[in-house]
Amino acid sequence: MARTPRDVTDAELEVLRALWDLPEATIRALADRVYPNGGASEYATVQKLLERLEDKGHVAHRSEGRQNVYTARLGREDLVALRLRETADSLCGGSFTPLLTHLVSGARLSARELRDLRRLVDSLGERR
Amino acid sequence: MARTPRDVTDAELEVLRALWDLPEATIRALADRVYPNGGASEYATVQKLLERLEDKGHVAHRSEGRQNVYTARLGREDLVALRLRETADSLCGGSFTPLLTHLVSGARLSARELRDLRRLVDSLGERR
DNA sequence: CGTCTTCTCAGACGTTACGTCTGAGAATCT
DNA sequence: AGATTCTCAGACGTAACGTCTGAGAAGACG
Repeated sequence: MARTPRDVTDAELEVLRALWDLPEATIRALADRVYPNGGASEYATVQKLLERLEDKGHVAHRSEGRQNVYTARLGREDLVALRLRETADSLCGGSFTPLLTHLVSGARLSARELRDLRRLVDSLGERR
Repeated sequence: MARTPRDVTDAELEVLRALWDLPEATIRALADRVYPNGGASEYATVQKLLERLEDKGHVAHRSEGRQNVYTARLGREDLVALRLRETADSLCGGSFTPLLTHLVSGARLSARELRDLRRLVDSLGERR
């Protein structure tokens, strides 16, 4: 059994979150946000996490003047999609329907959520 | 950042899968299924994986005669639910709706799946 | 100019998870 | 009795992960 590394780890997610709030951010800005009043080592930690995120293709950077500006290539929705596909693949033979039926029947949706959902389904049905 | 162990790891899932197919199984039966023609060490591996799964509360065993019979306490659907909740919590502030809208709009559902889904939603709506 | 700060880049370190395996002892079979 | 098969407890190596250190380049500013 080979061990599969996680798509995004806990600490990496923290940085990603910061990047989602600050769409164009320097390492310092992210470090300040993730580790308020953190020192040089925390800065370096964020730096390393960004490097690993970049290796995975989840963030990109361009160098602007002297410093690097990072942007997220992986949005929150993308990560949601990724996670959903992972569970569908590993647990439902790749099909999304089990997830759907679980969510619809199991999760207790508010009346509002239910109405929105119905509207969404209806709009989808009509479109073809 | 504390590192959170995975709910079910890759190798553990393999054993769980076997347990889902063989609802009451001895270690040997599981080992034979997970590692066809595996020897003593593979047997011990399955044993250890079961032990860890039991620590997490995902399987239980009773001793039947000389040997232990294992059963899954965590079903496939439970694990699906767990995974869904995890992603909802870590990415959607605990709400399921983003998952739903993503699945409904993003995943390309077949006409049949769509019809089933609509029926499901409708039945839910009428019930209150 | 020289020093001080702030950045980047490269790599190391310690802990834990995870998959695997070994060994000892008890029970059962033949 | 001896071989087999089980259980239980623990060890081992590798990789992941979070963190940190050090060296060097580039501005800032007296």
